[in-house]
Amino acid sequence: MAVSVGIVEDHAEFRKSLVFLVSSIEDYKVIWSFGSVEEAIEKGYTPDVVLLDINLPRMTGLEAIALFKSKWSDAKIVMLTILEDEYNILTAIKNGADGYILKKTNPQKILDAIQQVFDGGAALTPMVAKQVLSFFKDEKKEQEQASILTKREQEILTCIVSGLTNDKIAAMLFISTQTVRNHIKNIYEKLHVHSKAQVVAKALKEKMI
Amino acid sequence: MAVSVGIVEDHAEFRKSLVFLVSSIEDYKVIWSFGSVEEAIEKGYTPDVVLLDINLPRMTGLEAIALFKSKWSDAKIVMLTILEDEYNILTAIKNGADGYILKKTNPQKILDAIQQVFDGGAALTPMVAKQVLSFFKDEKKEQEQASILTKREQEILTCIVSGLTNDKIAAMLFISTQTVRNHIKNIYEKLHVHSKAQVVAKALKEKMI
DNA sequence: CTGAATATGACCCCAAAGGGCTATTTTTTG
DNA sequence: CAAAAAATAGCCCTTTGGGGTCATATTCAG
Repeated sequence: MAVSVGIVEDHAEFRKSLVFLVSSIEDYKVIWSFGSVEEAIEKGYTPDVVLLDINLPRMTGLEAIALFKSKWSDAKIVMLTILEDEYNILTAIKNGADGYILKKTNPQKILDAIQQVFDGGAALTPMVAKQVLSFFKDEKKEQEQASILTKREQEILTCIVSGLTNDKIAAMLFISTQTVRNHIKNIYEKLHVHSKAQVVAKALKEKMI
Repeated sequence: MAVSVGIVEDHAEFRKSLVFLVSSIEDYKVIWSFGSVEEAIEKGYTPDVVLLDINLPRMTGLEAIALFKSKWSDAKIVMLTILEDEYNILTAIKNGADGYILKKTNPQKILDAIQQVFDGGAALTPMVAKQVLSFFKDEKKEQEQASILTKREQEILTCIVSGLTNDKIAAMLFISTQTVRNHIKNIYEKLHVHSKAQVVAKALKEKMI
């Protein structure tokens, strides 16, 4: 059974090339190709894989990802674009894209990407993968520098996130409840928050603990 | 000028195969290969790319990444391992690996990876890329747990996580503070918690919002 | 060595949160 | 339609938390 492919690309020339490229392989079958998201949603039927441009008239490819995913929940989405900036890459990934390939990539790699996402993997061209990974590394750096809190404050922060009351924290650390409260006040000031709920949200979202 | 490659792999058989594979290409040159991190650090000299196993005697490949990077700051590190769990993948990336390839990958892909990282990109096999991307998407675990809560309760949960007081929540939802308190009590009962700090921790850890 | 940062502890005040009730209206669902 | 679930709102009382100010011992870095 051939892999069915849908294509959304507004440049007619390039769209034709894509259709030709993908159709040239026996295992793949282009079941539709359109110049806009709206047409694809309206007229396209369930594909295994969608090749999706980002710069499109009216609705962008980024917005279309969720739409396609909700309409065809099993379809894999491969972004195929010239855009290789952090915003577009990360947004596509967060929205659920399974692959992100640059148009300048060698055509064989586009076919590889189709196969890879169809097999349940993800497909990223090396330069895109690089960006994704460096985003990770930056996250780690921020984590490390986030130690504005003193050792004691971090201990108490951990207790707060565990849901302990001040009395329990005091008992656990063998200090008075007053001292716990003072540390908490200092933590609040440093993190610019005003309640335990806020401090827990901040600590977990910014992976401070 | 050929790309110089260093290899750290403790299985002698597989190490030999790797040396043979990489050396078979004119553009690549294996300048050293060792069975442990310690040997590589001591005897190896600056390579362009290091192929690095994770399961190694004494020091693991994960720990070695930082070491190699500090010794040879321009060297690219490609993990080559059978481990494809989240911990190993993410740790390798956070520690600065430029590639993560599974041993079961087709040999040509290993050579591709060397070229890709040498060219300044990153190399991930599709299944690894998949894991990295799903980490990004913050793929909420089971939705069932969240659906214990009613729509209203989820709205209020979101407000709590945002750090709002009951009064603010009431004002925002155009209901009385008492009603907010009642909803919160119900949320606490359903989630088996007893404070806002606990509910925030639970909601964020279990990705309920 | 000395001053700054940290850790400890206390006081007051009152706002906020939490637990236990009951009760009505609306919405959902079998 | 009738029962169940959800949303609304009120009451009581107690505990906890948040903000301000002050004070002392210890630790750490210039």
